Formats: sequence, structure tokens, C-alpha cells
Amino acid sequence: MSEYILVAVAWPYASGPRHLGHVAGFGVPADIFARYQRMKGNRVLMISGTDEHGTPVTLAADKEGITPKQLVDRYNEVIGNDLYQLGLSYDLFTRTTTRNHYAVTQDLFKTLYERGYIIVQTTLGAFSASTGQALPDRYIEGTCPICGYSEARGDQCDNCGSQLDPTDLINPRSKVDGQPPVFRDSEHFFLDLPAFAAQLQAWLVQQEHWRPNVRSFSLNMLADLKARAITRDLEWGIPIPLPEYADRNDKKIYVWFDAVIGYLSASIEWAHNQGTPDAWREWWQNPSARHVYFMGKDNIVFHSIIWPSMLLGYGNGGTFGGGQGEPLHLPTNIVSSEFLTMEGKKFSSSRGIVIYVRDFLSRYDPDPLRYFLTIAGPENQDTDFTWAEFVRRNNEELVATWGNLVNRTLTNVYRNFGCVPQPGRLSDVDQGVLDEIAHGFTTVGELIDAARFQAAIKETMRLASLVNNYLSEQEPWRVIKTDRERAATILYVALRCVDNLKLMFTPFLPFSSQQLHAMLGYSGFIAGPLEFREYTESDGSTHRVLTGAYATWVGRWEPTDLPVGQALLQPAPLFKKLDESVVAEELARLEQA
RNA sequence: GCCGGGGUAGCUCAGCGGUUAGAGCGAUUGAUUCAUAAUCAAUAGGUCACGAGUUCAAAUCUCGUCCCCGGUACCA
Repeated sequence: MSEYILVAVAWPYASGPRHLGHVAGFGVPADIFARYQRMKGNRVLMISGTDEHGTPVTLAADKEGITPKQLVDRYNEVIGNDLYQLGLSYDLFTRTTTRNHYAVTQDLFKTLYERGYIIVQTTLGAFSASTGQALPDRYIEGTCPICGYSEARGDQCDNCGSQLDPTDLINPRSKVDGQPPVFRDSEHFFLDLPAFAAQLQAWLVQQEHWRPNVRSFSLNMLADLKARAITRDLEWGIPIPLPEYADRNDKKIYVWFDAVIGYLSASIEWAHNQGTPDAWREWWQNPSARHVYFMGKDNIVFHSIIWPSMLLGYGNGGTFGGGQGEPLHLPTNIVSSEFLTMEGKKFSSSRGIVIYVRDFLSRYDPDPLRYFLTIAGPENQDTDFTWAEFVRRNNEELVATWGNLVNRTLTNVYRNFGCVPQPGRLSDVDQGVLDEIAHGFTTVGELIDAARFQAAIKETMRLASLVNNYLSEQEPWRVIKTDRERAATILYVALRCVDNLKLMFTPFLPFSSQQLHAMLGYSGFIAGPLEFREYTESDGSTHRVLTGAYATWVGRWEPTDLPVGQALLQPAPLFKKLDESVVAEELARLEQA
């Protein structure tokens, strides 16, 4: 019985290229989960896109003297390429500047507004004296009234940690042009979060399967819930869908309000692109579907409080819901990761403590990166990326344990038989190792399903060691000198194990598993490939999306019947051993940046 | 400040009330040589941040202290 599973992946922000920390937090874990579920035969819809509105985009564009749209076009392409090269198997990776996304966002806004969940309040805002541009709190700096630190931000002082208001600062100035800001009243729309407090509470207490930090953090927030502004004084954003704002260019929907709606709008776009415009309902209006969200810990509140409130308020209503069927589905699980640091420090583009995904992949293969981010990534606590550790994990774990097992097995078989050998009678030891590997489909599968990816890949590696152990004990290279049939049996068993491990490694290491699949003499795509497609919307605008024909995958999450006699291809190493000098080279590169 | 998470072997991390606290790597010793000098086995290595408490039993629960990370509602 196949399940409907929505894999909702956090939307990378299109203000610049993304670094390793970003993909460690949401991309790789989500892809492992999605690939496993597809191999298992479930109906997976994995969606996301670039998040393209908001102040940082406009400021970055101003700095370069280009329009926000030009800037996000560039980074949508860069980020899309990164994700493609990493093999993240989105059913749809789109963007928030599509006509479809605007329409869905406006539908939610309008529906929530009509139902009284959006209210108007006046707040004091800061504006640039020269350009009139609104300045978010953190774009204002000045002297901290508490500790006297001269570079305190409008929201917080980094020196003493005090929470501040921009109006508290002594000698406030804009971080953009250094001029003192002008403060004036501004009318904004607020999402009435307290209206959902009771429903959220009832829902959250039931979510005992969530990682504890997500649940307790969210429950805690409920105690002191306030209405939250969902519009900004900004030109760049989705227009407020009310008649009196139709011609106004100074106030737009807040970027986070539209970003979370992306999960729904991307599902709707996917269905439309497939030519089955209502297919999104099979995930969103299906109470037995599972919705699993992946993100970094800084995004929790938007997914556990704000987005659920919006879904509760919308129900099945509005233009897209059509007032029919079940209310839209709330998150089933919110898988939040901790943070990856870089050589002991926080990632920081401005200070050059960063490795961009594209730079990394220009020099190294995607699977070693996916391996590192899974086995040593920030799943349960902050973890550190160091080049020394990356090289070590690559050489001494990935190459030595799994790569070597594949290479020694295939080389032995290829040289002596050329094809999958006919086994003789299996001994208890033979059957024992086959059974243990086959059992991995259960243990590894359960770990992945529970979002315990680190434990899952460790278990898979342990199984690979087991087969190395089996070969060491059985010594087929010695046996073959005296007993060819026994050697054939041993190698057949090892090859069956490798074939099954190949499948178990596929969610983690899709590229090398595909290579191995071919070397074992199989055809077809075990789990791939990804592709870009161009779509044109009704207004004639086009955009590129990342997608793939995943239904054609031949990889199944179950033991294989490796056909006796199947011809193998000439084996070649799956992974490259990295020279120790890589560490010094990369550290020097960081120094220069 | 407040809220949440974390501090465990040389390193990177699991474990989160129950036999003598685990893994991988590193170290030492031995075996092996089919394989990318890749493998396999054994040994050594820890007052589980610190202090107090609850309990028959604490790395695990409670309280306090110190340090690191995130959030703190106008960064996303």
C-alpha cells in the first residue's frame, strides 16, 4: 500500500550562492528521505524553490546597480545548478516569482483577510532619509544605550546581547548609507496568531514524534503569542490583493508569508505542469498523507507556528481550495537540523569563512560531500566541517570500506568469471551473511523513515564491513587455486551483498550507486536522472525548474535477484582517494578569500 | 535578560534511568596480500563540563554554576 508523502524542503534564499551549511541543513537530508520513500514505492512529492523577495535581495541588487529581478534570476540559476549537481531529486524546484506563486499567495492572503484573521495595525518604522527606503531593524546601527558599544544593531546589541528597538540607539544610522534614519508611522497587516493559539496548542501537544527541540520550542512560544506583521514597506514583493493597494508600489507582502506558501503553490504548479491540475489535492487534502518538512533550526517558528496558523485559517477555502474537500494538511513532522560550522567558525560570506556548493563541486564529487554531510552533519547538534576531516572520511571510510569492498569483489569476479558466477551449495556462513545484508533493508529503512540519517548510514557502513570480513575469512583468491566451484560460490555471495548494499547506499550516494549498477551489468536508472525543464505561464513569462521522471526508477528497496550469467563491465574505482595535500591547498584558499 | 539545544575516549560523534559507557578514525600489536598500501583481528585509551540532590541504580532525572550554538517576533 503506497503512502502519499510530501517532502517539503526549506526554500534557499536567492541573495547569493549557497554554502555547505545550507545544503547540510535541508537539502541532503530531505533528498535521502525522498529517495528512500520512492524506492519503497511511496508516492513522493518533493517540492521547493528559491525564495526571492525581501530586503536583502533589494539591497544586494542596489549595490550592483541591477534590478532585484535580475539578481534573483542569476541566483535562481546558480542555486538550481548547485542542487542539480548534488543530485537533490526535487519533483519540482521552482521559484517564488512565478505567476502561479503570486496567485496562490494572494488567494491565501485574501481568504485570511476576509475571514478576519488578518488585522491592520500601525507601527513605527525607520526609513532612509535619502531614498525613503524602509530600513529593517537590523539594517540600523548605533551606540548601545546599555553597554555603549558603537556598532549595536537596531534589533540587538552583539556586544552585550540586549534586545533593542531602533529608537533606543544613540546616534542611529543606516547601515546602507550611514545617514540617520527617519522614523514615522506606517500601517501594516498583521496575522492574528493569538486567534489560533488554542488549535495550535492542541495540535502541537500531540506531536510527540517530533525532535524534542522543535516541539518544546514551539509549545513554549504559544505562551506569549502576538500578532505578526505580514507586510513590509518595500517595492519588491507580492502585491497586497486589496483594491486600495492595487496601484501602490510602496507596500508588499512580507517575504516569509509568501515563502511558506511556496510549499502549496509549488505543489499546485507541479500538478499543473503534469497536466493533472487537481493532483496536488492527493497530498494536501488527504488526511492519511504524511507531510515532512526539512530545514535548519533558525526556521522552526515559521513552520511550526506561522505556516500551520495560515493553513488552519485557510482550511479548504479560497480560490484554490475551492471550498471543497478536506482542509489543507498540517505538517506531520518538522525535521530541523542544527548548524554546520567551518573550521571551528560560523559560516560567513562577508568574512570569507565559506565554501560555496558550486566551488566545492567544481573540485570534488557530489557523493563524498553527501557522505560527509550525512555521517558528520549537524543532525543532532552543531558539527564542524574541516578539510582534514573531509579528506579523512573520504579516504579512510568511503574509499577504504565501501569503495574497496566493491572494487575487490568486482575485480575478483571480473578477472576469474567475467559474469555473475553460478554458485554451488551455500554454506551456513554464506547464507548468514546474505541474510544479514538483506535484513538491512528493514533496519536501514526504518532509520531513514524516522529521519535518523546518521544512524542509517552508519548501519549501512557496518554492513559493508561485514562483507569485507566475510571475504577476509573466506579468501576466495586463495580458494580459487584449488576449488573453482567454491570460489564461485563465495564470490557470488559477495556480489549479491554488494548488489544489495548498492541499493541501500542509493539514497545517500546516488551517483556512485548508479555507476555500480552499470558495472554490475544492469541497465536503466536505479534512481535518476534529474533534469531541467522550461515552463511558460499564461502571461508568456518562462521559468526553468528542476525535476525528473522518477517514476521510471528501477531501484526498489528490497533484496535483488542478481541473475547468474549477467556480464559485468570492466570495474573501475567508485571513489577517488584524495591526496593529503588537499587540506593545505584548501586552507590556503580560505586564507586568501 | 528570557526561551530552547548542546558540553561524553587524542579527533569527529552515538547513547539520554538499568549488566563492566559505545562507534568510526587515530595509537599499539598481530594476520593477510584479491583490492584505490585498500582489508581483518586484538589491545590500550573516559571521575560522561563542574557542584549538589533524588533513586536500589544517574552520562541519562532535578537544582545551581561555567562555557558554546540558535531564537527572541522588521534578516531570511
